[in-house]
Amino acid sequence: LESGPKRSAHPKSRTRTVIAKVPELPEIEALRRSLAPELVGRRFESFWKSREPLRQPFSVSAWRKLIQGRTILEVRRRGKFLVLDCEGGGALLFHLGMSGRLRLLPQPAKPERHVHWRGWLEDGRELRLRDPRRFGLVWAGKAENLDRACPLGRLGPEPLDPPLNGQVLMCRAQGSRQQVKAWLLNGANVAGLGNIYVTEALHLAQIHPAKRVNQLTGSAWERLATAVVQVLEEAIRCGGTTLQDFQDGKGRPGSFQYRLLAYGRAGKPCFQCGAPLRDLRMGGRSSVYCANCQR
DNA sequence: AACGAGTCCTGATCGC
DNA sequence: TGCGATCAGGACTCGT
Repeated sequence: LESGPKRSAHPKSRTRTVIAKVPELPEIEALRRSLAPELVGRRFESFWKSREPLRQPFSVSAWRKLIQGRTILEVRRRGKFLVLDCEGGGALLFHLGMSGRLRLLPQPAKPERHVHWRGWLEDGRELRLRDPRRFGLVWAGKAENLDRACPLGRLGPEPLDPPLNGQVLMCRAQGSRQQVKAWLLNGANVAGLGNIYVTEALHLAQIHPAKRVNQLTGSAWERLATAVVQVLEEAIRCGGTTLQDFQDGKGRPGSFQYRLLAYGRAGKPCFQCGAPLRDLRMGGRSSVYCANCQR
């Protein structure tokens, strides 16, 4: 396994470390685990929002009616969404987009740039959403309306609960001729997969990212399902390191970036066969793969 | 109707 | 050293 800074192909260019910055399913799961014991049983007392819009408007009346003063019963995750279910049927939903960070801060908390939403618990602690790119969202409403009001309703099955199997994937891909990379990135097919994990899973499963889903065999689907589960579970274990940060407030990174086999390694040797990994541009996204191992 | 392209956004990094 | 161009990508909308 590789660790530490990575040197790019050009000898004179500066070294740089590849760090997975985008919050993905494992990071949201780690976040959920760290927040649940702190939030369950508590109530929000007040909130603040910035004037700059996020991906979806935040309803102040829904907040007052359904969230404010209501006991938080559960903190759950659906794909990359985090849901706080409140007593009385209200739900507070977060999505971190690409650059979102959600942290529970002690009082008083220091000001920062790009903070778009803050909610204060009765004890004064602050749940803070910081999101420079504003691809994220915070939404308040009835839990029963989540599916209609939010993209959550269009999500495919959770990859880990229960663990994906090849049969399920193959059935869901019926009638599609999409490239497997694009198909996996669509949350309507499988919830919560981003570019990093799709790249990794395809590499582990030894499947070419441009392969059409209607051309995948049953055993390829099985390998793919197993690989998705494996890479997510390993990342959750690594994300457990990040979990500590939310509690002690020190910004240590997770460790999964050191376990990447393909993502961010274009031009470097495949760990399996030694051939240089290639970078294929698909729909503006990079897809690193091994031309030798992934067919 | 499925699929691919374009869109939003800012910070980090790149090349000149 | 400074500055503009490019890249990153989740999930939407839109056109074909």
